[in-house]
Amino acid sequence: MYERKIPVDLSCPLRLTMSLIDSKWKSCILDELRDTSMRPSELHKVLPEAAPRVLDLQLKELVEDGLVAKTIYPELPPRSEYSITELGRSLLPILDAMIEWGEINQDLFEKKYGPQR
Amino acid sequence: MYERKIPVDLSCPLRLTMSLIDSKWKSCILDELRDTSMRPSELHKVLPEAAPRVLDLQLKELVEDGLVAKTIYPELPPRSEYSITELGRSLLPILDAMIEWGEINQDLFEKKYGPQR
DNA sequence: AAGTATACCGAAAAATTATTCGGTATATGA
DNA sequence: TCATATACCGAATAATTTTTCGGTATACTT
Repeated sequence: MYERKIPVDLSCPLRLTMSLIDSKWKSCILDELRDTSMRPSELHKVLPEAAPRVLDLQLKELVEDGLVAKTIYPELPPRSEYSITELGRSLLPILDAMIEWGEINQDLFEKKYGPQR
Repeated sequence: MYERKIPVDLSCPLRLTMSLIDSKWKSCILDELRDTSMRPSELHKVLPEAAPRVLDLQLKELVEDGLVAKTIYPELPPRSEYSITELGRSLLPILDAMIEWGEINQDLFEKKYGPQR
């Protein structure tokens, strides 16, 4: 049985929030789910750089933490859909702020670390 | 010579922002430097869980990324101070939002993952 | 002279995270 | 029947991050 290795960090509010979203793909998953629920295969299509297994594991933790909800449709072939919860949605303003900051400063970091350097 | 293994993630604005702050201590360091510049030894005092070497490495990357500035005073014993830059300061609203979210939802996650469980 | 404190760094080890690979099960369509 | 597609999982590996340990150098205090 799967067991989370490292629990959510309860030591301070900042670390709590960070620990929920700071893995490589979680913030992207939440961002993709903001408008529509998705099946794992769809999520893989919009995040092709992430291996399906990675999405599996991170979705599982997002569900465990209550940021994402999973709905299983008893069809065949099996279908399941993942959607953002109200709790997850309450994180979106933070992601929005990060997206905005990234857009504003993208040029700066491309000049600094981009391919031409 | 030290070399950063993984560069800042330029693939999208969200990942760019995340990649600058998503290590275990960077967001805490920025938060501590919001009001006052600090010497490494002071930073270790306010973040005692972080080993000094860790602060070294993360400060180095924060400086490299332009979020923190280092000032060396040519005194003896040597003194250096780290302070937040304007660019780093522009991230503070994001950290504030994370802190606020963490405060609001702390109880929820303590009930879920806390020691009594 | 010895101990203390400062800042910093290299290397190795430990811990954690990400990825790959192969496998389960089910039903559809060719 | 065979290939395809779905979702999911275990295990091993790879990659990355964090931590520990020991060492450099300097000058002050005892």
